[in-house]
Amino acid sequence: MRSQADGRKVRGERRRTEIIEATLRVIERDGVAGVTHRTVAREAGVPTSSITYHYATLDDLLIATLISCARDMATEVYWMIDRARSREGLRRSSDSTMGGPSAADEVSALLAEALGPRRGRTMAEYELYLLASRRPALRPAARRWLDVLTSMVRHDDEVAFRVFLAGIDGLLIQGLIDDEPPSAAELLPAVEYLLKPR
Amino acid sequence: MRSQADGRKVRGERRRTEIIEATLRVIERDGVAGVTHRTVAREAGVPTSSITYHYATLDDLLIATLISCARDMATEVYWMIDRARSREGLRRSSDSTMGGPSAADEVSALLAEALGPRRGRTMAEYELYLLASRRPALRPAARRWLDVLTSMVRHDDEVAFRVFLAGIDGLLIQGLIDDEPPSAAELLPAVEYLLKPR
DNA sequence: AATCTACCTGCACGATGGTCCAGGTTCACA
DNA sequence: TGTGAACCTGGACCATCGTGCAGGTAGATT
Repeated sequence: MRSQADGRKVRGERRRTEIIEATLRVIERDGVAGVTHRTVAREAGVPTSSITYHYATLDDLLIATLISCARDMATEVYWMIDRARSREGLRRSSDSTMGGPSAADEVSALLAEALGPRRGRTMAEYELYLLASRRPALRPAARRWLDVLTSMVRHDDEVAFRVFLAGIDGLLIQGLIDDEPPSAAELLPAVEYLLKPR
Repeated sequence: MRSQADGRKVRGERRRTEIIEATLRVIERDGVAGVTHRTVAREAGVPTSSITYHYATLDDLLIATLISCARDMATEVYWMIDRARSREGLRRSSDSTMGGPSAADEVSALLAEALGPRRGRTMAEYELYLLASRRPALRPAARRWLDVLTSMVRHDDEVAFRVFLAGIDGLLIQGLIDDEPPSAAELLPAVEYLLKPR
């Protein structure tokens, strides 16, 4: 009855997600330019025509990848903000200098990680993001993670939060063209300045 | 004698710059993915093999385009900063509210222009910029305009200026995925917040 | 005039790309 | 067990790509 149909569907979905994950790996390694039916198929270990079967066109595949990627990004940044906030709250309540990492420390560490070990992933995300600016079909997916983030801040903070996110974006993009990824310590001053209240 | 040889060389250089300009137009229209020997040749109105003759490989062509583009960007942002500064100086010296656009107005207008009429150009710049993060050969060219800009600020401003540039980058990139390019008025609050001194 | 050299181009080759489709397999259901 | 629909795949078609090269041209040199 249901279990069979679900098993069928689950298996179909599983292959789809495998393809998506393979696509993301290809983008991380070779960029969006390296995404072809054949490279993705080889990466996923599935026949070439399986890609065209599940995703009619390459654009569909990229859209699906971007959506999946956006979800990951949103949840990730969500937790980053959450942690930064609780630290900030702690810091304010206990007034002055105390042990433990500050919000700026936390954010700097995450940026350093995004530019170091997770560099490929960061590049992939911005490539997809930029691709969205060229193809309207991708824009809703690209906007989603921004919307998710902005929807969870108080309204009187909206501008400050938007500038904060813009600053993060800028620091990441500028960090991507460094030969050596910047350390958290090098990023700290900029992040501190960015977080400093007006 | 010299004049003849120079005339020859000038003509050669002229064709080269024509190819570069055509490449930039192609990137503005179709993105880096649309750059092929043939598309660029058609855009420039030259035979296909002329591209391979002047630029051994496509990478060389992209590098040359990025260098040319970086020079334009640097000079452009230079004047933006220059104007913003003089406005700021004027504003500080005459203390409070007065007629004329503020620095934030000026910057917002430029951002709105970059996201509106010059949208294609802005996309092209960021695509090249992101491409540089993947190909080390392009990085020096991509870093140049950042270096030019950071070299012309006083040292005690360095962090603030870097954050300012990062914020600009972020606002531009986020603005690129809007269906309707944001107006200067919409951008103004964020720019004002970004410019607000700590 | 003869020659040389740098400059340029048409053309074709091999590789790779997206896309399509006829046919095979699996599985719920009658 | 038969049947139909959903699922999947090997293989081929045609377009386009990067690249190399034989050959052509125009100005410089002798």
